[in-house]
Amino acid sequence: MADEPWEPPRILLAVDLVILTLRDDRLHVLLVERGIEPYQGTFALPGGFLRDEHEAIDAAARRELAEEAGLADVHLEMLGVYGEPGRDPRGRVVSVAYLAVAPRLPEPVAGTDAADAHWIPVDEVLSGRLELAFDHRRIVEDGVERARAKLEHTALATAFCGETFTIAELQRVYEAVWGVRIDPRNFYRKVKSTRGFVVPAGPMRRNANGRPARLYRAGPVRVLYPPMVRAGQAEEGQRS
Amino acid sequence: MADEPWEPPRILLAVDLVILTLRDDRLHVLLVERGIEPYQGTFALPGGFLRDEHEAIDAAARRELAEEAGLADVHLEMLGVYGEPGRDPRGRVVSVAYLAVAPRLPEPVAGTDAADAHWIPVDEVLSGRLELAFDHRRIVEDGVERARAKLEHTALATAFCGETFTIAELQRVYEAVWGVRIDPRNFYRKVKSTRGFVVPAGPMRRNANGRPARLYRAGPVRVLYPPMVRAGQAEEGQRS
DNA sequence: CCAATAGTGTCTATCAGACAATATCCC
DNA sequence: GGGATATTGTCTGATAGACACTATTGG
Repeated sequence: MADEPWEPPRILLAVDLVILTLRDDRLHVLLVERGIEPYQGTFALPGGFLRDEHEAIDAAARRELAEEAGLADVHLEMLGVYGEPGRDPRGRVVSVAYLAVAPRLPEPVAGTDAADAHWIPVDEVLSGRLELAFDHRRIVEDGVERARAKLEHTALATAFCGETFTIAELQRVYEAVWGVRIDPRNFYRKVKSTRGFVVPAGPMRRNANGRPARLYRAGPVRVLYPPMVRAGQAEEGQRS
Repeated sequence: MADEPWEPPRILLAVDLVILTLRDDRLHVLLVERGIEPYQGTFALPGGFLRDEHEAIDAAARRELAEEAGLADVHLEMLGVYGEPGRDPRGRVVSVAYLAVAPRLPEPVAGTDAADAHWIPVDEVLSGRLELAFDHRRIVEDGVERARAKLEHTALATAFCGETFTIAELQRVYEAVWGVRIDPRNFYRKVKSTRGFVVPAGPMRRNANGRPARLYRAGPVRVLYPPMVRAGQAEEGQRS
């Protein structure tokens, strides 16, 4: 009510990255072992503060993605804001979390700034077997849940695959992220009947065993219609 | 590369609110006419800076909701972060946007701190007929889109209704937010077959004309299964 | 009775899920 | 051929959308 010259508080802004990929048909997240306090020696999400006053937030996210993971040109979207007072012992830090989805990578991130980066199965984090710094476990949970949800009605699954991929590879993405088994024949028909999801690309891919598979690349469509429904959420016992 | 004592930049953190409601079967958003520069006299979203270093971000959102709209106990969820350098001429301001959904209100927000608040049809904003301050038009677009999407697979629609409501009222929510017409008979069957969406409440509601309607209240379920699908996104001309 | 809104029943094209059958590779 | 994977086809139960019909009010 008074007219004192009030000044709004200034806070520190950070970005944190939930980078997901598939390795061995399991969903993994990129974590770095912290080299400094606080939480020294603990695993944490890659990230960092804004470089300066004029850096855009998503530019900072892309910069960290390159610096800490050596990645560029991957799917990147904002996940949310995590700014509880007390989440960082160094002071009031508000973190903007991003979700990144990368295709299978050649190797566990070598030769980058952060040689302490490791791909960790998300189960290790979600189950609580692996402790993370700050509120990063919560952020990983939110990121995985976002990925699961977006698989249903967007073409996000193609971001887990390389430039070209087979329908079976796409299916393994859904199976790994959702943690379910899918009938390959129905999946095949479903994907191909969702127009714009995938488009034919080039020749075949030979397998160790079995018939070669056609290759596809991501189609023009971002929103899937009809969506890829994740079954089994219905409570049992529907009766008339 | 040098080891200068680098200090991360400190920025100003604001919250902005996209408050939606239904009036006259049309979707409206709450806007305030700015009393000070910049953008004096222009409509803007209600919002403001963090009060102090220790205020949680969602607490700030609830505070602004009360101060500027006189609202409490409404649906509130984070929408996103808007922090482009240059979006605010006063300096580097990062804004956390929230989406709020309120039931039909008694009157156009009277007696509150911000008597300059008005309910504006979202069409006025989305069509560009009404100019908004900062990047607030973009934020409104994102908020409306979020609401449209969440109507499909969550019980968000009930947040537009009062404590109790009829199926027809719920239908008008879907029609107004999606901008479509829905067959009342199919809608009725759909809502009642989605278990946990609504539960019977109390007696009937008499209408000016016609048979009285049963009253319902929001059910325990937040995620709808099966979802309320928004039809017509399919490209026409499905051919085998 | 009439107008208007609430609620139920029915029909049909479509679709998801189960699963048989065929195709094409490597050995 | 045999093992393995890819792709197509078929069947069936559930469902969305169209729409006829009944129910219950006020006037």
